Amino acid sequence: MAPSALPSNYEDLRTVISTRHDLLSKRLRQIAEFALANPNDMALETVSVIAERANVQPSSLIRFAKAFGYDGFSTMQRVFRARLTERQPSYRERIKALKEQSDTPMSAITVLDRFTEAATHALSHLREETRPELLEQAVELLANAEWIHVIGQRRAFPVAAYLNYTLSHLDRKVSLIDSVGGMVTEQAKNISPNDLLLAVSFQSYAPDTLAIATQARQQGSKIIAITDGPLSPFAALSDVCFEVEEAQVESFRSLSACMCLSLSLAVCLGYRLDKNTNFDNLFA
Amino acid sequence: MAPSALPSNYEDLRTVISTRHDLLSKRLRQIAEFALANPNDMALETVSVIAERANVQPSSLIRFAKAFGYDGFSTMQRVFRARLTERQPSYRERIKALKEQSDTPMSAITVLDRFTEAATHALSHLREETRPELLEQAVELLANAEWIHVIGQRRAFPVAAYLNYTLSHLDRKVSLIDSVGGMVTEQAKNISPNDLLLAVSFQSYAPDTLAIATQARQQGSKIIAITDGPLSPFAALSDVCFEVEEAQVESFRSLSACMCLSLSLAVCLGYRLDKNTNFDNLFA
DNA sequence: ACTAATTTAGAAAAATCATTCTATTTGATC
DNA sequence: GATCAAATAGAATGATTTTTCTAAATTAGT
Repeated sequence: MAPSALPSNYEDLRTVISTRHDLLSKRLRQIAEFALANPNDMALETVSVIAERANVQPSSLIRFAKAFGYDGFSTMQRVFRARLTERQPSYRERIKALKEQSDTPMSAITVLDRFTEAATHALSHLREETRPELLEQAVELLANAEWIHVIGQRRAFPVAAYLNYTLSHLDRKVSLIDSVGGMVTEQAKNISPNDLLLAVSFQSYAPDTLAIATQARQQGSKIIAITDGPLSPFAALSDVCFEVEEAQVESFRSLSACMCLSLSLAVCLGYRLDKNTNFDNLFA
Repeated sequence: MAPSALPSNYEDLRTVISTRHDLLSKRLRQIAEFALANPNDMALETVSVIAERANVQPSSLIRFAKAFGYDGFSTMQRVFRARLTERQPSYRERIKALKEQSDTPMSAITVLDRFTEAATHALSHLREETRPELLEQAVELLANAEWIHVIGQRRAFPVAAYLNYTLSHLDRKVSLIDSVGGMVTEQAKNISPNDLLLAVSFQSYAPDTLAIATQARQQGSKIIAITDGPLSPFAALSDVCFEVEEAQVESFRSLSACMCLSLSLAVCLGYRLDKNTNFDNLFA
């Protein structure tokens, strides 16, 4: 009765359920239909809740699971649960794995291997986790700002410089607060309430950047932040906050994902400002 | 103590947790960090499993939930569970949906999708095409140089700035030729025959960078170039030349691969200089 | 350095939940 | 329509899980 190999991922389970659907008894067929139609319920609800929603007895659900070879409902439920998490293949764990194989001596090419791999993960994480609305809100703020001020210090500076570069190719007024000559405070004075501050900052959050953002917030300027997590002080300070989990091997963090996000932002803004723009000559 | 309205969706909960993070007691803060980093675990595992993974007592999790106004852990867990079902369709589904409505020119998220995809290709290209000897030669030159001068202009500047940042964390003498105050020529005069020039340049090769590289070559300084192809004038000028095929969508070129290479170079150099170095405090 | 207040750990209790079991129903076969 | 096998319902059970509670530990204030 039980199938040879019991399905351990959702796709397989789906197939098996569909295939055997016609051969099932009335009540089990009813459950099969419910399961395929409501995989979320199957994953998250308790036996009695699912039973109620599917109009069956709780015990039928156990019979259902056993009919497919599982030793109980909970075992089958794992498959439904895995479906909910497997679409983002646990970025954190893969990075952790990278860290753990660090006892092997590092040849030059190994280092490059590790970093390209880590960066690839960071990129796919960026792609999966960035909410479209966030991007659109950011683009809207960028489009409406009278003047855009970009700041980023230390490790964040290359990102800020890049944003400054790309944005200045669109017809927005942009200035980079680069603190040349120790003029941070003076440069920050130029930020007016109708302006936008584009702040890039990572742990351990440069005090200047934080101070300027705080000041900008107080006087009512808009703020877009590119930072490294929900616990960043910029998460609370900003109107739109991009949390970029950057590639990391041991204690070295890359900037690949940030650069990618920055370029994307600029290009989106380009489209937003003029949908017919021919960009061929920009970013030359 | 309890907040007025208790968050009923994940985004709100996240915000509340971030905001109150600093005010929480040690153990609760620990849980807050775990929760934000592992929302999947929070959604699907039992109290005791989560407690184990987060290295806290089960009862602490209940205290945590109550601290945020919920009447028990299960109530809070619902919020984490809801996140899994309200999730946006996965990346693949998103793209499929977008391709079908091909009249929509470029939505924000499509742009990001394209660029992350392109950057991923660029990274794997970088890994596959970079010859190990090239990296090792570069590291050797970097290790032996008396002084390292980094130059990059316009689009290449962020890469140069990043190299300057990472290299200056190792005990090498580095300076960035940033042409502040139009002092390019003056800054370039500091390059002596025992020094190394690390030049970053892409089409259409900034004249200043090219001029300085030429001059450096003539006086016998070593040159490492990061550039964009065999046809680059830097290919012939340099001792070691990295040809990075950068991610490109339409006419927009990213810098993800360059940033990755730069970091790798710096880390390799770190290992080369001192194989026992503890890097934990570098690149903070 | 001492006291009071808060926080935490861990075991014990309460609640919930999955599963089993048996009486009953359904449906097929002769 | 009688008989048997299979399927089902629903209560009872047993296991797991959440929550409570108290003693110990930590922290802050005087």
